[in-house]
Amino acid sequence: MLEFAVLGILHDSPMHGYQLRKRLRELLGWMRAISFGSLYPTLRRLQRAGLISEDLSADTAWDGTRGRQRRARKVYRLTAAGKQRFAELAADSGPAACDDESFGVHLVFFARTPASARMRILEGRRRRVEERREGLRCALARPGEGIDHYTRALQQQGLEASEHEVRWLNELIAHERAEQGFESK
Amino acid sequence: MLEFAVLGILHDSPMHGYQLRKRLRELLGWMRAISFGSLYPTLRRLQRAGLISEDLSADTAWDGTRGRQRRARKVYRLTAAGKQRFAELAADSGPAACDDESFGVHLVFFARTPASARMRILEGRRRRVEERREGLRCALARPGEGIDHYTRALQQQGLEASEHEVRWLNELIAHERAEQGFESK
DNA sequence: TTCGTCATGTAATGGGTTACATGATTAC
DNA sequence: GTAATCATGTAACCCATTACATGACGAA
Repeated sequence: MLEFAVLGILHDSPMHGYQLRKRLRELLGWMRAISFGSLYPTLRRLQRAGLISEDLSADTAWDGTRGRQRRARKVYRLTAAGKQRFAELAADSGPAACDDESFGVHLVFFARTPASARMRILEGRRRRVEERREGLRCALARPGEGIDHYTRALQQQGLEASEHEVRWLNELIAHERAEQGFESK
Repeated sequence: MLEFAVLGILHDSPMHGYQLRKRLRELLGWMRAISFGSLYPTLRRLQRAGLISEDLSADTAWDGTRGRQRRARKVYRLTAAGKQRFAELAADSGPAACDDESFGVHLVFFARTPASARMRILEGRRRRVEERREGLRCALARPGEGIDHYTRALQQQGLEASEHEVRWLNELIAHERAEQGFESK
């Protein structure tokens, strides 16, 4: 998850750790802010795996106006292997990709995801949410013993949220199809 | 989290592990199904901590009709210390209690949570969701570079979900207040 | 001079997962 | 007889967190 997000962000442009984290919260910060304690080890791991390269920033090491030295920053950039790995992860439309969090990350990088994979992911996510929706409909239909009104309220809210998300996904899917149709003309 | 959920369920009635897991998914399964690999170690831990007691089921060890022996099941029940611990956890309205998952678990056990704590938790959750909502409104207001239409769609969906949840929380809070007013008459 | 933010990292811990191992009971 | 479900557990692992440690730079 973090690996995928990091590769996705570096796909756009090289960046150093601190900057990366800011971009991370800008893009998916409202889902979760990630901590340095997991970011830096991840960067090191990716570097060791040859997916990103690390070099001390040359361009910003010196402040041109005053010739003062800034703290050296490590700038990470995607390698060819990293691009390939990103492509693999982005195209993965398995069950794991349909989790709340994971789906969000995938969607953020849709611009760099092939159209066919986008479709599979959207449909996989829709199926997932539909299942949750059906489960909740079922639970609400038969009252079941030991389910108090608070729990029912929570289930009701979950049901409405699911219904809303399915509608949203339907729109996205329709939009995708329209674009694909347009492109293949 | 698991600890809290287990204590909450055993608060109602003693149960063995397998049964506990079913109840767990019945109550909050649509958020996440927990695995035995984490349930059993948790039960052991709680037992060692003196929060639950474990005894081999006497009532079901023998099938009365045929005198056949079932596999011995360990039935867990809440101890006095366990009840106290549950009360502590249930009354905790700190930031951790306002997370998506944690809030759901708290709500499910609201029937065994004092009214004042219920109020604090609901308001804490509302504030949390309002913050997310404001963050998203802000993000959507200023387009920001490098935010494509997929990301924006996700943010828009997040915003609508937040707005919906705030309305839902407002209803719950109003309902709580009405009940409290009624009771104190 | 002190506070906030930039910047990078380590260590200990937590809270879960999957996969594996075992075996009885029930329904077809 | 064979598959599903009941029932309990262990071991290896994963991915993240918090707390800690360090230090430079800019602004008040």
